[in-house]
Amino acid sequence: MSPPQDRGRAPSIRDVARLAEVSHQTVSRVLNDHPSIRPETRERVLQAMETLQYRPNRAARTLVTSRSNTIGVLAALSTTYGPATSIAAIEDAAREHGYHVNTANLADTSPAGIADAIEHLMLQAIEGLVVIAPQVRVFEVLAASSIGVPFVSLQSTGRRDHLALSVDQVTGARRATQHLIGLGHREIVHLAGPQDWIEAEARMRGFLEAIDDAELGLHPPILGDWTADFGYYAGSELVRRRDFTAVFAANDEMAIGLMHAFRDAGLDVPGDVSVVGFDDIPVAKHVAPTLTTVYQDFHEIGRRAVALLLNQVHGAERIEVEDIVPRLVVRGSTAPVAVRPAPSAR
Amino acid sequence: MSPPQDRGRAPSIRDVARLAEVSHQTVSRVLNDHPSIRPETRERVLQAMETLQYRPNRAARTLVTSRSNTIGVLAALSTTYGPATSIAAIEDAAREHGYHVNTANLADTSPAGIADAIEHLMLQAIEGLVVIAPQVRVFEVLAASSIGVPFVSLQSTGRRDHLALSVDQVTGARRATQHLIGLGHREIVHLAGPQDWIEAEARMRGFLEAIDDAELGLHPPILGDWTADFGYYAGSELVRRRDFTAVFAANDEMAIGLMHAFRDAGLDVPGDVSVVGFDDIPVAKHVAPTLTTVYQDFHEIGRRAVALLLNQVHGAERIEVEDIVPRLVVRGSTAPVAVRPAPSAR
DNA sequence: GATCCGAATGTGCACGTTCACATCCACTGT
DNA sequence: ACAGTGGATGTGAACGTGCACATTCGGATC
Repeated sequence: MSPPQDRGRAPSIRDVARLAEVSHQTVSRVLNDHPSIRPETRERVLQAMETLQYRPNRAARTLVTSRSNTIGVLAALSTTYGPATSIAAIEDAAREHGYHVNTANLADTSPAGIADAIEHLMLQAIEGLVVIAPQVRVFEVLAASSIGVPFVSLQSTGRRDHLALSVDQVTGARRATQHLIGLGHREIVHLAGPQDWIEAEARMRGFLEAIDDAELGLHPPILGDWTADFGYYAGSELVRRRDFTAVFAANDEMAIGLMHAFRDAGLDVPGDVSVVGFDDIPVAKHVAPTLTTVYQDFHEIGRRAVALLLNQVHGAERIEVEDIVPRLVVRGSTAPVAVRPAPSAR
Repeated sequence: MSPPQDRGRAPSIRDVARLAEVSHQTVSRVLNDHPSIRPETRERVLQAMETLQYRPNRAARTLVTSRSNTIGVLAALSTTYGPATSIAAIEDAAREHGYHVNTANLADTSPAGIADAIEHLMLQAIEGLVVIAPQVRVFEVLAASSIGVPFVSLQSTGRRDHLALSVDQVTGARRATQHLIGLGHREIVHLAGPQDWIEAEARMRGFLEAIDDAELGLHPPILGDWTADFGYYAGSELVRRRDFTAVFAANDEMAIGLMHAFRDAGLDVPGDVSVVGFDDIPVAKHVAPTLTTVYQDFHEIGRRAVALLLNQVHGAERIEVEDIVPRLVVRGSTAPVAVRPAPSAR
C-alpha cells in the first residue's frame, strides 16, 4: 500500500527486470511487443512495471533508435480559427500514432525569424514537419536550410521538395465568385490576403479565373493582412468609391470587418453590397447579416497532413491523397444585385 | 565547397573533437559555455562544428542530465481565440528560454480522456506543465496521477498543489455586470459557461456578487458550452420569456450567438436588450452591434505562466505574481434600459 | 628554486534503452 | 539416437553526451 521508496532515481528497465526475475532484455521485449515471449513471463514483467510505477525513458530510447517519435509544426497566425483547428487535429492524429507534437510559432515572418523557428525545431530532432505557415518565404528558407526530414505543407505550393495536401482553394474561391456572378453582380472587388501567402494567392487566382470566365471587368484586388481590423479599414476606403456591388474577402475575419465599415457608412449588406468570406469560422453564421462563405474542413486537413507525413517518415510508398474541395455556404450576406443605382433604396 | 560526405550517421561531439584536435570534453565545454576555455580553442571547435554541420543530440543530453528542456501544455478548446493565443504566447516565451513545448489536446473531457492526455505528456519527460484546461476535473485527475512535475494553471483554482496565475475573472465579471446595473438594468440574465470550468465558475461568481451588492432579483443562470451555436439556442429560449432587459454572457462567442437569436426574434440590441460578452475576441468590435465585453490579455497570461513555471522548475524561490485584472470595454451592445414595456418601441 | 595554485584540457564512466549475437531447451524428423 | 529447428531468454556492446576526477603547464609566492 505504501508507495515504493524512491531513491531519487526513476526506475529503469533493469529495476523491473530484477523484480520480475528476468533479464533487462526480456523487459525490453515486453515493452516492444516482441512476439516470442511467454504470456506468463509478460504478465510477470507487467506486474513488476506496475509495482515500480515504471515509465520508459524516451530519451534513452531515442538515443539508441534515433527515432524521436516527435513531429514538428511550424505555424503562423496560430491564434486564428483555421490554423488553431488544424493544429489541434494534428495533435490528435499524432497522438493516435504514438507521436508527440512540437510546435514553433512564427512570430514574425522575416527570414531570420523563420530560420530561428526552424532551427529551434531541428534541435528537437523531429522526424517530420508540418508547415501551417504557407508563405512562399517559409519554403524558401526551408529549402535553403536542408533540414533533412520530410515535411508537408497544408496547401499545394507547386514545389517538388516536399509533400503537400491539395486543398483546392482555387476552386473554392472560384465558386464563391461565381455565386456572386450568378446573382447578377458584375462589379466585384476582391479583398485578398497577404501576397506571399500561398492560400491568399490561390484564392485570388480562383477569383481571377471566375472573373475572366465571365468576361467581367477587373477591379484591382486589395491586399490585406487577414485581420478584421484591416477589413474595416479596407471597407472604409471602398465606400468612398462605390463602384462595386459585391466584395469577395479572402477570409471571414476580413469580411466581418468589411461589413462593419459598410454598416458604419450606411450601406446595407446585402441590399447595397453583397459580401462573401472564406473559411466558415464558427461565428460566421451568427453575425449580422449571416455570412455567406466557403467552408473548409480544417480538422480533416490536419488529420490528412499527419497521415501523409507519417507515411513518408516510415518510408512507405507514396500514398495518393484526393483533393479536399471547400464547399460554398450561402447565407444572408449575399443577394441579387439591386437595380442600380440603389444606394438610396434603403 | 562540396558537402562533407555523410556516412549515414550524424556527426557527434567526438567527430568534432577529432577535427578540431581536442578531446570530446573540450567540445562539450564549448557547447555549454564553460568559462575556462581558451578563445582560440573555442574558435577552432566552433569552426569544426560549422564544417561538420554539427547539431547537438538532445536525446543524449537529456539522458545524461535528465533534463528534457521541454514543458507540456494541456489544453482544452484550443481552437478558440483565448486558449490559442495563450498557447502561442507560451511557445514564444518558452523558446526564449530555450525550452520546447509539447501540447496535448483534451478532445473529450472524460476522466479517461484526461488521464490519457496526461499520460501522453508524461511519456515525453516534460519538466513542467501548463494547464489551459481549467476544469475542476482536470485537476482532480492531475492530483490523482501524481505526475511529479510542477504545473501551473492559468486560473486560480484554490488548490494548493500547484502554481496558479491569478487572473481576476471575478472582478472582470463583476465589472461587466455593474456596467449593466449602472445603465439601469435590473433584470439581468447570466449565460454561463460549463459548470465544471473554473473560469465559468469565477465569472458566474462575479455576476452573482454584483447582483447581490445591488440587491437585485436573481434570474437562474443558463449553463452553456461556450459556443456561438449554444448562444443562439439559449437566445431562442430566452426570447419566449422576455422577463429581462440585459444578458451577461460568459464569453463573446455565446454573446454573438445570443444577439443573432434576438435579431431573429425581432428584438433590438441594445434597444430592447443589452448584451455583454467576455474575452474581447478580435471580431467583437466588428459585429453588429459592436460588442461590449471584458478584455483579457491572453498573451500576457501565457508569458507569465511560463515565467512562473520555469522559475519553479529551476527551484528558485517562489515569485510573486500580481493579479491580472481584465478591463471592461464598452461598445454598442449595451444601452440604458428602455422605459418598459418597450419591445414595440423599435 | 621548490612549492603551490588555478586555468586549460584530457580520461573514463554513467545515463537507459535497443540491437546483434549467443545460449538454452523442447520438439521434430530421420 | 542424433542433428536440426525455432521459440524463449540472456549477454555485452553501442548510442552521444555530461560529470567527476585526473593531468599538464605557466606563473606567483616564499
